[in-house]
Amino acid sequence: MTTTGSPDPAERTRPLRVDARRNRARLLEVARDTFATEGLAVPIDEIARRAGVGAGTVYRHFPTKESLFEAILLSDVEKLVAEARSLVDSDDPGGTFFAFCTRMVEDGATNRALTDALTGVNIDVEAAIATATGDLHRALAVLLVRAQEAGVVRDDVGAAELRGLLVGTCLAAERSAKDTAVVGRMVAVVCDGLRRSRS
Amino acid sequence: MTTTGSPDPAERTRPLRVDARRNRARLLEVARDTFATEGLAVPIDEIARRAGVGAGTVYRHFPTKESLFEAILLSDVEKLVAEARSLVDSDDPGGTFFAFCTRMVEDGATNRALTDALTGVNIDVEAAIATATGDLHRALAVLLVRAQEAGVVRDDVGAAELRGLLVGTCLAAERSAKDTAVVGRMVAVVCDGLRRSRS
Amino acid sequence: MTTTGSPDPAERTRPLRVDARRNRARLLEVARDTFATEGLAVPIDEIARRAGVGAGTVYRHFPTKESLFEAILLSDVEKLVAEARSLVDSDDPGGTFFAFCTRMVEDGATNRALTDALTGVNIDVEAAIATATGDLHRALAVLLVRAQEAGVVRDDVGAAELRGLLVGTCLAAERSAKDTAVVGRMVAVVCDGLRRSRS
Amino acid sequence: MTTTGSPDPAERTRPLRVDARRNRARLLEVARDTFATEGLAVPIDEIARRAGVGAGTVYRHFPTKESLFEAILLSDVEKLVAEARSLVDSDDPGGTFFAFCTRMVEDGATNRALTDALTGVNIDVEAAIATATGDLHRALAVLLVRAQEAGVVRDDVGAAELRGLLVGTCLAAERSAKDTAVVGRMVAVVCDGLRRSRS
DNA sequence: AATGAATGAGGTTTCATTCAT
DNA sequence: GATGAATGAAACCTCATTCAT
Repeated sequence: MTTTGSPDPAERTRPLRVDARRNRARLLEVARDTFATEGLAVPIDEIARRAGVGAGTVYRHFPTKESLFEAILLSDVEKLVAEARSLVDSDDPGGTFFAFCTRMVEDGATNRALTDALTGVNIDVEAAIATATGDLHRALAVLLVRAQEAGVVRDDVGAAELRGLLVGTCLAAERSAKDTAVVGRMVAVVCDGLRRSRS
Repeated sequence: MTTTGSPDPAERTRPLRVDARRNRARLLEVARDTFATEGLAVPIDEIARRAGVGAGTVYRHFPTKESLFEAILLSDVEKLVAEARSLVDSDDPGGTFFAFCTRMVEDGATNRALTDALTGVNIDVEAAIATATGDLHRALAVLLVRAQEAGVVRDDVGAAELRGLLVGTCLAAERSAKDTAVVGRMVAVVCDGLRRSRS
Repeated sequence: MTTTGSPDPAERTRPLRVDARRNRARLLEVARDTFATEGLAVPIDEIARRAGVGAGTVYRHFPTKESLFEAILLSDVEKLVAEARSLVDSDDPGGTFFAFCTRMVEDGATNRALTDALTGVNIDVEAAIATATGDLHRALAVLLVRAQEAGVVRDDVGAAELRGLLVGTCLAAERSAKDTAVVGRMVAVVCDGLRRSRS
Repeated sequence: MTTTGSPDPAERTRPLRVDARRNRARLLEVARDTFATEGLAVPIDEIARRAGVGAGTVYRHFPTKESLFEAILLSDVEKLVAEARSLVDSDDPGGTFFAFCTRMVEDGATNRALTDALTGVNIDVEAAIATATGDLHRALAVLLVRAQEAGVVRDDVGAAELRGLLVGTCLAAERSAKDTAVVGRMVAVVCDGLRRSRS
């Protein structure tokens, strides 16, 4: 017999089958788009329909609507964290910092779910997300401190303020996502506000 | 202006009876609190219960859950608009402008319903918010232009950018919870970003 | 205002409206029949349909399928208890005892739910049912003891055995309910077995 | 008899492969335990998991959940029938008869699935049980007639009554739980009731 | 032959809205 | 006008069964 007979669902030893992995990825992608477009109120059946699978398949991969949403957040945040970490050793901390902020808002402007991740509200945060969010916060803090040490960013803001400003701008950007020029000017205002006073 | 938030689109000839008016006011108040605390997902029955009336009474005053939410937004915005208009003739357009921005964010910071609304939970907000935003937009525009004419605010932002920044900061503040010091510094950053460059 | 505004659903002060009471009674009746005929697997929608009401109405009266089942048990057991108690002062304890046993099995033969009540299994018993079941057990015990004191029933059986035998016979009777002659002979066997040995 | 419990109605030309046969036996065993413990509502997936096989394997052996349950009943009854047949030539038909009755109740006392089955939970039992009962009925009839011919059992009961009493007592025993002393006295009452009157 | 992912009908339950009282 | 019971569409989720791997 080839089966290990492992009774505990907690230990997912074997990787998913190829087709299952494909479905899972597709579901994540479709759900991200759908949530971003239609908001969280969209029924699971609709997501299943758009992904071309049965509703049961969604529930096989994500036992709860909430858990699906969490998975999206997780994957988004992990991407951001990776990006932030790769910028830590930049030669131009100030430029890097503002570029990252701009980038984040632009990403967030088309992705409603992302903004939620940055605050960790909206739904009870699971351990996995909590960890990821913590990572993001730390990564942001590092970028911020570097930029402050380089004398480019004012010293009276901390990671909390930065996070709030980015989240807020993302949220606002989402609302007026169609007009990228407006979003651009909003980001410019925030970045200027963050700059060290030229006194 | 023809929109008055009255439930019946037909001409309301007689004014509401005294008790009916009291009920309407109480409902608005209770609904605002409840939405702000519990989010938009709270059932109408719960609001009726808290207001001490039957569900039917809610529907007599507001033909739709959405219209109830609309009325709340409307009344909130009307208050803001009134405030903004009263500041139009200020002697200190710059100070007035920044004070108003700060005030708006602080007010908006404790309203869970707005978050839900902008996240698309349970109600189609576009429609609900449409009437309300027009007024606010115009009122903000007046304050902004005055401050720009006074040379205090940079000229490359318009009412759209301003509204986005303020709404965004409200949302972020609301989420990042109770730390008013953090919120204060966030507002400060935005205000500084809005200031005309001293170059 | 006429409303008391009582916020706690636990205190149901005012009696149900007339139509609501009618619906509740009808629902209980229909559900009892349906459960007895089709078993517990029948969907709530089917019960609603048979009662001529919407599914929501069922849930207004009984917030759970389980609670509906419980209500049925409760009403059945209460009827039995009343009957048993009314027989306590009989002049002929032996005859009364056997008559009651026969009656119970005959009732139970057409009512699947009843038999469950006698054991208190099948679903987690709520306090209300527990009380009622306790009452029934005590009432049975009284009848049994009287019949034993009258020298008609053997002394080596207690209320527990009696209950078991009645439940078992009910269950068996349900299965072959169509042939009342068979049921009659089954009851006769049990009653004879319960009789004091004519040694 | 044509019914053998083989899953495939088509002629099974080759015997099952060794591992397949092992799987089938293991499945029956696991399913019996699981149904007995958890009731008929347990999902097939759970049984597959406990047996250490995939769900598909269950369906290869038993084309329906119902047919799996049928097979279990069948195998249980076959054991009983075999036992009954082996007792046919006993020198002590009376003692043998009562011993068999006692044995049957004790065996049946720990089987939750039977309760569910007779309560109509999740499976249409009439069909499942139909094939099984015929055999048991005939086997019981033989034992009964022998005991009646030996003058030990009353003549006014037939196989139908006997089966009803035994099944009923099983069910009651199963529900009234673990107290074997109570069960013993219940059986004693039934047996005494079955005895020929010493009038 | 075995696996386990996919299916999708169907179950329970909620709640915005209507309507009899 | 107010009440709260009734409605029924639709949400979430389960699981018997099928089928690609």
